Amino acid sequence: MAGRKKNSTYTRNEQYIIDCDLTYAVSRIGGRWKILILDKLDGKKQRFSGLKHELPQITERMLTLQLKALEQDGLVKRTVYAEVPPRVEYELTEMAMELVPIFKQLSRWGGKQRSLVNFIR
Amino acid sequence: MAGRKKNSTYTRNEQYIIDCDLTYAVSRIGGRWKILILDKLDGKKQRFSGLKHELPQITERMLTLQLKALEQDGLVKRTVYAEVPPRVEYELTEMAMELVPIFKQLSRWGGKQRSLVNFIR
DNA sequence: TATGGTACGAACAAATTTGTAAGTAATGGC
DNA sequence: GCCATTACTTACAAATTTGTTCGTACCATA
Repeated sequence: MAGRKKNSTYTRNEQYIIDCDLTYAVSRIGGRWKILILDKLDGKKQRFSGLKHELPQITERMLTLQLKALEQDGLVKRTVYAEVPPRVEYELTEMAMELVPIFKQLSRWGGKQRSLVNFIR
Repeated sequence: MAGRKKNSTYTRNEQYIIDCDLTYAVSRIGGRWKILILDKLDGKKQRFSGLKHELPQITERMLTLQLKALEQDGLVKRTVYAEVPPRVEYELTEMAMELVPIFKQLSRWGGKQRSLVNFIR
C-alpha cells in the first residue's frame, strides 16, 4: 500500500473496481494469506507466534503485513500486553465474524468445484 | 499460468494454500476482473464485445485471459458461431450460478464494512 | 556479562499480475 | 482489389505482491 504510483492505469482501475461492494469485499480478504489468518482466528484469540505456528509456510514479514492490513480494515483486533518478552493477541472483530458463514458456503462450493474440474479433465 | 517456476517458494505456497477448499475457491474467482465478468454474465449470455462494452476499463488482453481461465475452471461456457466476422457467446455454467447467492451476501457485507471503516477513520 | 524469547522492521530480490501497443484471420460489401 | 468488423494473439513494459535475510528493543534469567 505504501509507495504506490497515484495515476497509473493499474491504480485507477483498482479504484474503479472498488466501486462495487462485491469486488470491494473481495479486495479486503484477498491475497494469499488473509483468509487463512481469519480462519485460524475463528473462535479463539491467538498470539503472533501462535499464528506463525499454525501457518508454518507464512513468513513473519507476510504475517505482519497481513495482520496490519486486517487490523486497519477493522477485521482483527490487536491487544498489546506490556510485558517482556512482548505479548500481543489477535482476535476477530464482529465484522469479521459475519464472514464466517459466508466462508462456509464458499468452502463448500470450492470442494464441489474442485471435484468437478478434476472429473472433467 | 504459463511459464511458471516450478519450485519457487511462491509456487509451493500456492499449492499449500489450495489445499483448503475455501482458499481454493477464492483463488478461482480472485484477481481483478473475474468477479465483475461473472456478474455481467449473470442472467444473460454476452458476446466478447458486449462484455468489453460493459467493462470499459478492461483491456482486450485481460478479458481474453480471464475468460479463458473461467472457461477452464468450468465457470463459463463458450460458444463459437462459424460466421464472419466471428461471433462468440459466453454464459455462466451451473457451477458459476451457484456462486450468485454467495456473492449477494458478500456484497452486502462489503457495503456494511465499507461504511464502518469510513465511519471509524 | 552473556543469552534467549517475542514481535516485529528494513533493505533487497524474485515472481506474478496487469497494462500497452501492435498485429492477425476470415470474408462480405464497396 | 480494398476496407471494415470481430475476437482474439504476441511481444514487451510497468506495477504490485510475495519471499529472503538480517537486525532491533526489551529485560529476566543463567
